[in-house]
Amino acid sequence: MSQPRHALSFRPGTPIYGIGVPGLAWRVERGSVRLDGNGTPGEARFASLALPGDIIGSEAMLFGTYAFAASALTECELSPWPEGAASARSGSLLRSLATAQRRAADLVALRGGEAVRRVIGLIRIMANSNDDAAQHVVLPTRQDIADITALRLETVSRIIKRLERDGMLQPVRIDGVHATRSFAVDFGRLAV
Amino acid sequence: MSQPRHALSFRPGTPIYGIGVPGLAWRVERGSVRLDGNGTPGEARFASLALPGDIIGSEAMLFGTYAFAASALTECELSPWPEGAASARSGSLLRSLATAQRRAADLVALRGGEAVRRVIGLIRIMANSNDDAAQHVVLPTRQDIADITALRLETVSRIIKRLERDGMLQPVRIDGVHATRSFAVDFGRLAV
DNA sequence: CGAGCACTTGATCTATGTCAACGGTAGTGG
DNA sequence: CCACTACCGTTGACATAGATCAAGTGCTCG
Repeated sequence: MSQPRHALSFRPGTPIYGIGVPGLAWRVERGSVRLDGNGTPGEARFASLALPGDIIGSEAMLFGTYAFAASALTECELSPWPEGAASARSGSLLRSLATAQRRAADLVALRGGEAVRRVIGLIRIMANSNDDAAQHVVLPTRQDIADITALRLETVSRIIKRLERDGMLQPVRIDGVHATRSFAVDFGRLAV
Repeated sequence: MSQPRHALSFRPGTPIYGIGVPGLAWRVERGSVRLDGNGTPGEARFASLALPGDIIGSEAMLFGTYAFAASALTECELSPWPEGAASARSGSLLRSLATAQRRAADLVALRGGEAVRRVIGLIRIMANSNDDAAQHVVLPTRQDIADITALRLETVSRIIKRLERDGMLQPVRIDGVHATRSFAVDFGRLAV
């Protein structure tokens, strides 16, 4: 209906846009977004991860429609991009290109090597994307982590439980109940 | 055909540029290029793959120096980018951004799922990058394929030998000797 | 209250990693 | 020309990280 001149919020798991539909490009302001290409029968196949500062859906500026589907991994907030006509200039695009390439390289690293390293790598990336000096992460579901790291959800579950026991992750308590996706992180406790 | 002005050629395995050094951005005209970030002690860690049409080193336009090292996977040819001042405008950059994202999604797919599928996926990508109607590929070394697909070179070797036996790959003969990296490809022979 | 998620945990299987040996080819220097 | 070395690729035997199958818990939502 009304053009979203301001930021939009999405709850974890919510679809943001689908493949092939027309729309705008967005800038991720808070939270994390998952992009999916179409797999075998139309099944969603993980394609990329977007964190605060990343631009998503820019292909729609070129082709008119989205080439990937987007959904919220964690609670997140998006604002239309570019903000003003002026910022569509080379500088801004060049910067987006550079961060996209860096993000892609990080993603590649998350899908090779020992399983524990991959999960820790993802936690590190998501924690860093947070400005907080006090390290704190909100992770996606175990299944989403599994899709990102090319592992199985059972494996991810076991690994995260182990990191909790080792003290690297401390589940946030809400009314005495352990959250399953919110953690205080202590990267010092790595070399166990 | 005349060569594009000032295009450079590189032999397989040759370094193109290193991390942290100043330089230009390039467009891959022919062949394939591997990009590496710095791993643990300065070891090269595979970060990305560039094929004809891709732009590499654009981050140097922004920061002055390369963020990744580049080396030739196969015989390849690069030309400085952008060619003219005019083409540095939004259209060209937007296009680069879109292809970079698509390439990144492909790469992610190459690092998950069954080993055979990954290798076939890479072969398909490299064969498509070739304009030839007659399907023909020149692959990188087994080790490079292993780095790209996050497998081990022994595994890659076994898989490729199997694809040869299944008839999907037919090694090119030169003076009666089988080449180890040049193949005629028959994707029809997949469902074996 | 029941259904459906999201997560955990155990037992077992297997695709792929690891280790090791060997052959071919290209390059290099005498 | 012939060693000699350095890669690159192949192949076998064996080990294991992670997948797979299965069962059960507790939350949330309607």
